[in-house]
Amino acid sequence: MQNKFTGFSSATLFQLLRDGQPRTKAELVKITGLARSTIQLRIDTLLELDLIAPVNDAVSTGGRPSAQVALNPKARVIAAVDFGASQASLALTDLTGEILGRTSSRMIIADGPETCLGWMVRTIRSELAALHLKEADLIAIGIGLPGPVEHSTGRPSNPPIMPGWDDFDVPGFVNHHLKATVLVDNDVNIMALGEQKFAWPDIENIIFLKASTGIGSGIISSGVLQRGAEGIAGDIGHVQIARGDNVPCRCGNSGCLEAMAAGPALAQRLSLAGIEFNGNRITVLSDVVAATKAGELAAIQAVRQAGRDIGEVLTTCVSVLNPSVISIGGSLAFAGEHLLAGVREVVYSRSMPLATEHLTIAQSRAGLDAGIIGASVMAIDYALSTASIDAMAAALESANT
Amino acid sequence: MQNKFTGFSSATLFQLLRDGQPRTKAELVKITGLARSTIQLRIDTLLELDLIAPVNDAVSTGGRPSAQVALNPKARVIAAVDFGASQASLALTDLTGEILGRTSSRMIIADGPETCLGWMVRTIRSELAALHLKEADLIAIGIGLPGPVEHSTGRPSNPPIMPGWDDFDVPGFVNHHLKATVLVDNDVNIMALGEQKFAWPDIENIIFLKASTGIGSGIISSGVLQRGAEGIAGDIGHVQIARGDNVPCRCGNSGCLEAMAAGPALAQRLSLAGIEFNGNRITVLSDVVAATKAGELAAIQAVRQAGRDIGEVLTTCVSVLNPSVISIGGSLAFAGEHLLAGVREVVYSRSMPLATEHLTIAQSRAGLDAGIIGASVMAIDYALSTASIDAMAAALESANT
DNA sequence: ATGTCTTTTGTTGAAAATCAACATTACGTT
DNA sequence: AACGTAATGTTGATTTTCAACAAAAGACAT
Repeated sequence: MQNKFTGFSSATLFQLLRDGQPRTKAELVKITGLARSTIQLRIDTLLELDLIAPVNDAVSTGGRPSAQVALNPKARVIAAVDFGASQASLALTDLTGEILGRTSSRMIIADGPETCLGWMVRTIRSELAALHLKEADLIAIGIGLPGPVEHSTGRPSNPPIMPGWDDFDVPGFVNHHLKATVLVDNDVNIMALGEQKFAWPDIENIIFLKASTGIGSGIISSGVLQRGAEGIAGDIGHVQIARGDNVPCRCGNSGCLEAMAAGPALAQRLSLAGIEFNGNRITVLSDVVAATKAGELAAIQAVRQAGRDIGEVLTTCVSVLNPSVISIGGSLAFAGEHLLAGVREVVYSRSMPLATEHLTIAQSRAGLDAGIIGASVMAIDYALSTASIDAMAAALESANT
Repeated sequence: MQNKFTGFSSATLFQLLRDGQPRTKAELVKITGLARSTIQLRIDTLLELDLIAPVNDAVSTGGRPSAQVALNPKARVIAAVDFGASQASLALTDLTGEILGRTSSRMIIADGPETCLGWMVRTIRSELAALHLKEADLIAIGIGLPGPVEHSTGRPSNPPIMPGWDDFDVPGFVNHHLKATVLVDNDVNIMALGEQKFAWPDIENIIFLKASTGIGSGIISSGVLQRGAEGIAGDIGHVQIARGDNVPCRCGNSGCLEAMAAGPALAQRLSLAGIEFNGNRITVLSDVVAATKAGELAAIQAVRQAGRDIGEVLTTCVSVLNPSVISIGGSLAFAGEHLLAGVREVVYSRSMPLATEHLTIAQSRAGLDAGIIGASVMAIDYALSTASIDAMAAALESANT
């Protein structure tokens, strides 16, 4: 039986290899302080679990070249799913987050959990089959949903746009069909995770803002995704802004950021002003984006003003959280650099110099894949955690007896 | 030599006893899963370090009553120091944070670090002597300073009101005289720690706001004090508020919260309006507080409005961080409940219901001691950390050889 | 007071985990 | 092909941890 209690189980050693970098045994000995023979034992376990694999030998430093081991990204498969209001994306990834296969589908979240999750289960199965993978290889499923989620239980809590989902036991339902661990979170939180992992791996304090039909943010502070007491941290769409005054919002209040700067508000304002694009009136967000990209002045001005409005709220966030990066995604962010320009204009002029000196404000680099990548990150994070790997090692142990 | 690598060192066991609760060996066996003999070995080490002590036996459950051990609060001494702009408080505490002795002194922070820290060292020495304690018993010193501090190095960074302190190596200077570990942080951060520990021990998401000469906040999210990228998280005094418009602030911007709602602003406004109290004009914060407590209407209105202004910023914080508690301290908070009333009025009416449903907004319960308590908490937290105790155990080990 | 029951405690040998030393192998260099 | 260097495989020693047993200490009933 392998050491039950020493903090230094195979799982602990594995954490050193999670970055994917190949390491020689000598290196591991130096890092851990354990004897080489002990390291060998741990490595044997991890090799048997297929979690690590030998890679080509390192170059000789004068004598016999040392063998190297590294994370085996193909050891298990992860499913990453990003549900939007009317669209869903699904990908299978390896343990580095590399996408092995993907699908998107029109999917109305309001059709309810059985419908949406049923599609998800079927699609995961067919994607696995297409890649000639077994269901047993699937170790975890990360799911992003467009509403507040109690992450610890995987249940949505009072989601405004997801009728039928309130308090639905998502992991319970999914595990009825697939036995992988299920992790659920709000879609913006997941995008924040994805953006951080993909574009800013060494940054510990980052605000990710999504501006499209709604406006929301995901906050990573001290390297940890912040969910708050009720799991609704980062929900800045209904912060009131100065310019808002009497504009009513669907939340019942007035002057909310979302009522001023989100897609529908922009479309309505341009439409009321009689602005047209290609001879059609501007009615939905995609029209605004198209018009802006095409250089339509009124649309550009509207998007830039939305940037300023968002910047007003972000300025407070900068003072409160002191991040080093603000990353902005969502379709509005990709209608040229106009939204970003508005945000920068306000944040840099209104914040304290100490807070902005090292602050980067940038377009999301993960782009539309942020959600999928983040769902994958969240799932991988669990799958490769000490707890999960300890469990695998224990199972292997008892199987060997 | 005691196990070098097992996560389960004496230090790990000790973490279970940190709450001060007495535990029987049988309980520790059950919690840890280790054998009783192993537990005994760990306990022996901790007893030798004097960190735990036997307490009176538990009541019998039918057989021989079991002996119990518990944290020995008197094993070491902690120094906790809270520097304000013109005043400093110092306390010696035991390992539960109980205050053993305390002093306050008029102390101008602008006199520079040598002067202030020199006083601190002398005072710690005399307080130790008064309690008949040895300098070797002092294990850690927690210091709060009225400005931004890079916590990891203990150096102030660009503090506006602490000339001569910028980038000064506080731990280095102190260690020249006392060899205890020195931990430094911003005073509001420390008050947040103190308030959390003292009044809300089980709450993981809390915002502490201090309103007096300046306005600042300390943020504890996911149970961790958030310092941000540059150590200036929570610095909300210079967030602009809607009502601010053209009121200039000492920071160079205009409309800052501090320029509208902090002590000097209130005093000046009342003074300009010709308000008097006891025949004297209102010139400083303490006059405002006194007038408010005495029921002077104009002062009450001003304080309540300050509460609304602060509430405006806190509303955004609530959406961003989703805390379960907002605790408000600083002398303005104790001029009756008027400041609090203003804050509540705005936060509860403007925030989303989901965020305020379980939100408590309360006066600081640690009161003026929050800083001292927090400095003590920070120092204890280090002193009783696994790393620190492992080091003590290792030292004991080599001494025994 | 005495004896029995229950539970904790002290002790000791066994088992497991880890280390340290030695011989062996593989590669680069001359 | 011989030599030096560094990694690897193997084995016995050492340390750490466990598990079992006997002894001790109180509670309770007689």
